[in-house]
Amino acid sequence: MDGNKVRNMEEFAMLSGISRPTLSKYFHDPESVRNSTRDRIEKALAEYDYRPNIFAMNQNRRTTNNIGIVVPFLADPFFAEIARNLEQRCIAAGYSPILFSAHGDPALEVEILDSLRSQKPAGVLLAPLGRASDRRHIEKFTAEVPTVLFDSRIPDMGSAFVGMDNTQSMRMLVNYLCESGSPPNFLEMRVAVNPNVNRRRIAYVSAMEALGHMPEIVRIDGEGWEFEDIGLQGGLTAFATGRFTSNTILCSNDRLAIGLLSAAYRSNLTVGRGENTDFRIAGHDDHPFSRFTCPALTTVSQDYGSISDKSLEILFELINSEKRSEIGSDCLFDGILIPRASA
Amino acid sequence: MDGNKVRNMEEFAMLSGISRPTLSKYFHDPESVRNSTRDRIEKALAEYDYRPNIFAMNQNRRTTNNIGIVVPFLADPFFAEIARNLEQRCIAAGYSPILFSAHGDPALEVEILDSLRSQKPAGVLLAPLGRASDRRHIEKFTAEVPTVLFDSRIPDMGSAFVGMDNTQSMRMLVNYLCESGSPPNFLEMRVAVNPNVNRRRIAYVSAMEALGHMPEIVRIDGEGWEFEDIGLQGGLTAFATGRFTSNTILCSNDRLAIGLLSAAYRSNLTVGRGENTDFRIAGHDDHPFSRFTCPALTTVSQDYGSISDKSLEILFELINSEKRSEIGSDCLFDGILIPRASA
DNA sequence: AAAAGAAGTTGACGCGCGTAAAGTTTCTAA
DNA sequence: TTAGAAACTTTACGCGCGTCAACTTCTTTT
Repeated sequence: MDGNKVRNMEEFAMLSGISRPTLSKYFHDPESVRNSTRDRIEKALAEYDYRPNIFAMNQNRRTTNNIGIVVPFLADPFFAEIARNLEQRCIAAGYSPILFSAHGDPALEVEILDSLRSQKPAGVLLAPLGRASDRRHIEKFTAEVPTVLFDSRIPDMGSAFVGMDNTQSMRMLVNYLCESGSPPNFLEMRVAVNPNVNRRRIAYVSAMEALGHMPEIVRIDGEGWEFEDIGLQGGLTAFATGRFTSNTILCSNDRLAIGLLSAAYRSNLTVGRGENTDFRIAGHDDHPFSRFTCPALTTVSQDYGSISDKSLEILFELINSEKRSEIGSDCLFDGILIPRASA
Repeated sequence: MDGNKVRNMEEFAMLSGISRPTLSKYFHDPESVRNSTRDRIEKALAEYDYRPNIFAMNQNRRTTNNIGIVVPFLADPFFAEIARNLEQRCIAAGYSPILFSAHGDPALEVEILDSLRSQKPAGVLLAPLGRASDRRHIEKFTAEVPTVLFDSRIPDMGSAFVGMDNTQSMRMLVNYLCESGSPPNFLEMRVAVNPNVNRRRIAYVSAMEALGHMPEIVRIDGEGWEFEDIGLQGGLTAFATGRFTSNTILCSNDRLAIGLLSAAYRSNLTVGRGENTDFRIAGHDDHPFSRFTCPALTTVSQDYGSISDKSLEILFELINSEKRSEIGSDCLFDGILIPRASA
């Protein structure tokens, strides 16, 4: 390209010898013009370095080409990884992803949704904060914008949901732990940040009861999204005061488990499935770092790829179908047991 | 708000009894109108739920209210944490941050820059991929858009840079390790992803030589951004084949060190600064997870807050000053030694 | 080769807001 | 109180592109 800056489509029409409406069609969908025309346009494009003004483009469109991705806490590598998957799939599908993190703040989540609405996105993939979310606001949003909720289900919310089957995964984990050693305690934060934790606790209880074991739940203090630190502090206290009734601890998620591993290490307790260890520890989610803890963490894998694929598949259906209300069903994926050295 | 949807500013002008140009001023800067007028507008705003069309707004502005934040790999919690800091500070300063990750892909980095340019951002905070970046492209971009580079310096690039002083931090780390035990080996990836690593190696060598020690560099194979895995695999091999000439290993960054810790654990080697341990391991960056490794990782802290603050401070200067070319100096922060149990 | 259909051209209007000019009202200060 | 400044209103045009209607040119079909 010559670097000649072309101011607008009109000017580019002059230079390329193509009429402006045809150019408009081309930029909306390159396949919609004749091959010979497309060639001429692209030849001119290579020469003159013109890009249509996106603001003017979007002003008159009912929806843009953008897909919003909203996660509750991006500094959590779990969400970073999911976001990465979603982004790449959006791009592959010809959309422009826009990424937002609520940073654990419900007010920010509301703001993000508001600003997103005014950006007329084609659709939105939303992992809500959960318990702290402003449900009315989210409901209103989903009514206006094609939205797929993922990771964290909000009860009675009409839109589609993609996530994992906590009941299945916890049962699997409990069964595995019971078969390979003593029945586990369940470790969770006193204040649950999202409904997944509640479902996991319930699933834990029923899985334990089904095996004829007494469920035992250990709750630790701490609020916010610094799960590792909460797991560490709570774990130190719990180990020191002997709050665990089993040598096997099942944590409500991997980040808590990572903190607990650290607490065990600092308490001079060994962790692992061997004979001479003090504790076994398991988590849930297959957090990107769980492979590298010492010992590596036994957990249940959420299949990031499948969840991403399915979320987008449903979203595209929503976008392309007029009657949005019809698709409101949940789609739950089974977790896969990832046995590692910790349990 | 009644939920009455107002289509445009003209209609809102009718309903509120304020002229459209005044409303336009208000939305551009609420402080620019008289108190009584602002009150009337905000009263109407509460009643009618109107938001100006951002596309129409931005079409006629030379620059928008947006600040682009581009990082090389968002699934790396280090960048997630920096991005979080930057985002929150942008919001506090009245800007709208837009977050992008190149996902380790130079082509995507170029695309992001291109699409960013057409969005007329007020400014951009860019942590380039480094070695793999398309330098010409970035240079062209920085010439058009006020840009502050951070984390990874690109040599001879004209724009401002904020980062950390690798020479200082490595010297500090080497001194600490030598005082408290044997002089360290330096562990790095054979293929450096960014210039920081090179600078750290050089700083390591000169710090060692200054103390009269023989520098020893261990390079491990592996490409890409999966540093932990590379550290793990490379570490396993290195331990097995006895490639280390010291019991103290200084890694070029924390993620590599986390992998190496895992390799040591799997090789039944103990790590720590105690008498009876096999190895001491240290990293660099104070990665969010380094506090929770077993043992906790000794490292050098990059002060996320200061780097974010300074980056934005310089960016705002760039935005508000006409002659951009003048501000081209580096701003380097000292690291802070974080001694933990691993070394 | 003629007719039908697809694709392109010309011309024109509208989107919602920025912004300038000219006139009017309201505030500020002496 | 009153002049002057500041803020507001009215009017009008422009931004760059979407899109429609009517017409022309090119491609395809039998």
